[in-house]
Amino acid sequence: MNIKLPDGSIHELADGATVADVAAHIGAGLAKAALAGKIDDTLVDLSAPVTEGATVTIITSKSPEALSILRHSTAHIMAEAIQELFPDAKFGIGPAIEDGFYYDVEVARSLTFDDLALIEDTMRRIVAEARPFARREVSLAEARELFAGQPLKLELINELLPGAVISVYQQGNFLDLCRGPHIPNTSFAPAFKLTKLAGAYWRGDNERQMLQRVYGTAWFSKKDLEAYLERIEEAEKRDHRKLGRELGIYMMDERAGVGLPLYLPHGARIIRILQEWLRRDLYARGYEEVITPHIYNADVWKQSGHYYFYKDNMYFFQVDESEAKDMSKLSEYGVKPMNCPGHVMLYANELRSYRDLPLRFFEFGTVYRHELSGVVHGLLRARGFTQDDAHIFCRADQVLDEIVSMLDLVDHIMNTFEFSYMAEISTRPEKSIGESERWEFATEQLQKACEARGLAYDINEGDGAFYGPKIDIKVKDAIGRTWQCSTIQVDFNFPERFNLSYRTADNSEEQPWMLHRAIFGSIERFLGILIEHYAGALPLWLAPVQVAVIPIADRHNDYAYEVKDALGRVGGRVEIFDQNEPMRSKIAKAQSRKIPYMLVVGDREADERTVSVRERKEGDLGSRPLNEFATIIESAHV
RNA sequence: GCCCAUAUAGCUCAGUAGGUAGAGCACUUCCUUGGUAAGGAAGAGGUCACCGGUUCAAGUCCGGUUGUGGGCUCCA
Repeated sequence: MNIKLPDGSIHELADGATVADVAAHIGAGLAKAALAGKIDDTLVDLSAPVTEGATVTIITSKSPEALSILRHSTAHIMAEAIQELFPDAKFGIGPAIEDGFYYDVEVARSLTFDDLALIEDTMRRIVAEARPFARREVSLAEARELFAGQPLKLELINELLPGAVISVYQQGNFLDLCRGPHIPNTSFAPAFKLTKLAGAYWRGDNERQMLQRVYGTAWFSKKDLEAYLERIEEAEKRDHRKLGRELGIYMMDERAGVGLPLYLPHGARIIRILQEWLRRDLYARGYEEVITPHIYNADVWKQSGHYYFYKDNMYFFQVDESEAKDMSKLSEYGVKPMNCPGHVMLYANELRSYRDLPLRFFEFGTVYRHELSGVVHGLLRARGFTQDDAHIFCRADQVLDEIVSMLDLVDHIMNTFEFSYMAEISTRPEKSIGESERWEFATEQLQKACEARGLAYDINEGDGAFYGPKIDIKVKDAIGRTWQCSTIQVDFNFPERFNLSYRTADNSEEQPWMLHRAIFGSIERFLGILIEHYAGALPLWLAPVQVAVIPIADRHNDYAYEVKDALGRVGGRVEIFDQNEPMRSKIAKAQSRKIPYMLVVGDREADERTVSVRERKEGDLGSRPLNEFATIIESAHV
C-alpha cells in the first residue's frame, strides 16, 4: 500500500498500517513525538488505519492543530477527575476553545474554587499514570446502552444522523462520546490549570437548564503555560475599568443606574479630540453632519418596527401633554436606540433627485439601549453611548463605490491607531425580511468592495441583520486580542418602511438604497479599546494631558507658568505640578498618569529658557530650548 | 435575564473562635526647597452596600435586595 507525505514523497507500507506506523516509518523520534495524524484533510488518531493513496500528515506538538487536540484531551482528563470526585456527575460537552477548554457538567452542588484545586490534583495523578486514550466505534444501540446514565449524552446520541459513525473514547475509567482525535495518553498533557467557574445553558439555549462550566487552559510545556498566565495578567493591568479610574477618564455611580458611565474631565477631553479629528475627516470626505432628537414619539418606533421587535431593550416613557391632566391624553415616547429614523426623516424632508445622491448624513448620535444587566461591561458595553453614525442614501449603482470608500475610511482610522484588522461578511439570517434578489445584490456589493480594496474576508453565514447583510471589522490590539468595532450594513428595510424615493433621470420614482455605518462603533467603547491597546499611554495627539511641567522648587513656579503659556499658545494641553513635594515624587506621579512629556524646570532652565525633557517611555532626553520643544507639541495638535 | 462569586475609608486591602474597626496610598496642615519613579510629622476621614433575622452581643452567622466581578444568553 502506498501513501503520500505532505512533501509529496511516496512511501510503501504494509496493508493495515496505522498512522502510528507511518510516524515510525518516517523516524523513531517522530514516532515518539506524534500526537495524532491527518489523512488528507481529516484529523484522526494515531491508531487509525491509513488508506491507499492518501496523504498522511503526522501531528506533533508543533503542528497548528496540536493545541486544540491537547486541550480537548485535557477536557476529557478533567471530566475523568470530576467523575472520580463526583460519581453522580452528568456530562454535557467539553470542547477545546481559544487558549484552553471547558466541560459543562451537572453535579449535585455548586462547585467551588477549592473543588477546582482538588480536581486539578486528581488530574495530575491521572496524567502521571499515562493512561492511554482508546478509541472504539459502536452501534447506536450500544451507544445508548453505554450512556444510559448520561441523559445529556443520550440527547446528543439521539440527534446523530442515521448511519453516522459513533465513536467513543476511554481513558482510565472515563468513557466519552467523542469524535476525537486525542493525544496518545494522558502524559502528553503536562501543563494545565483550571481557571474559571461559570454557569452555561445546556446547548447554549437560555430556555434550558443551566450547567456548571469549568474552564481551563492547557499547554505543551510549563513555560508556555506561564507565558499565557503572564499574558492574562498583562491584560488585567490594561483593563480599561481600572485605568479609566486611575487616569480620571470615567466613573460609574450606583445612583445613576447600571451601565451609565459619567465622563471625568480627561475622558471628556479625549472623546472630544476623537470626535473633532473624525469630524474634520468626514467633512473632507463629503459627509454632512446632522443633529437629531434623543427621543421620538412612539409612533416613529412603531413605523420602524423597533416598537415590536426591541421594546424590552428600549426606554419608553409617557407624558401628559394635555392641560387638563387627562389620562387619556398620555403620549408615549421612546429614547432612541439608534439614529436611523432621524436621518430617514431628514432625507424625506424634501423631494430628492438622483443628482442629490449619494447623500451622506453623519451624526455623533448618543443612543440608549436597555441591555440586559448581566452584559454591561465598563465602556465596552454600556447602556448609553455615542455612535459615530452615518447613513448614506444612494442609487444601486453607487452602492459599491460607497462601500469601497467606507473601507478606505476604516483603513485610515485603524492605521492611525496602529490596529491591524480583518473583515467578516455576515449573510442573510433565517429570521429576516426582503426579497432574495436584494439580499444577493447587497451581499455581492459587500464582497466586491472588499475585493476591490484587496481586503480578505471571512463569511459569517446567517449572521447579518434582519434587514440586510453587513461587513464587520475586527481589530487586533497591541497584545493580540480582537475587538469588533466598525460595521457597514446594507439596508432596504428602512427605505421601504418609510417610503423613501428619489426622482430618476427619466423622471420616474425609485427607492434609494441605504447604507448604515459606524467606524468607531461606539466612541466610548472605542476609547475603552484604545485604553487597553495603549495600556493607558495614549499617543501624544490624544493624551488628555500632554505635558507635565515639573518645577524643582517653589521659586521655579513662575518660569513653569511661562512654559505652560508658551505651550498653550501652540495648542498644548499642559499641567503644572506645583505641589510642595520633591521632584522625584512629581515625576513618579506624572509617570503613573502616563503623561507623554515631563518638563523639569529649575535654575538652569529658567536662566537658559530651556526645558529638561523626560519622555514617559524613553526617560530623560536632556534639555532643549523651550521654542524647540514647542514645535513638537504644535505638530501633535490635530 | 440566568449561574457562581463578591461588597470594610476616595483607592488597594487587613480584620484571628461573633464582644462596638485598622494599614498603605490619596486628602488637609506644618516642616522640608529637593535635579529624573514617591522626604518627614501631625490631622481628618467609615451607620463595615441596603433591609430583615438569629444572638445578651453581628463587619463577622442566616435570608432578601442592590451594586460589582467572571461566565451563559443577547448586542437591532
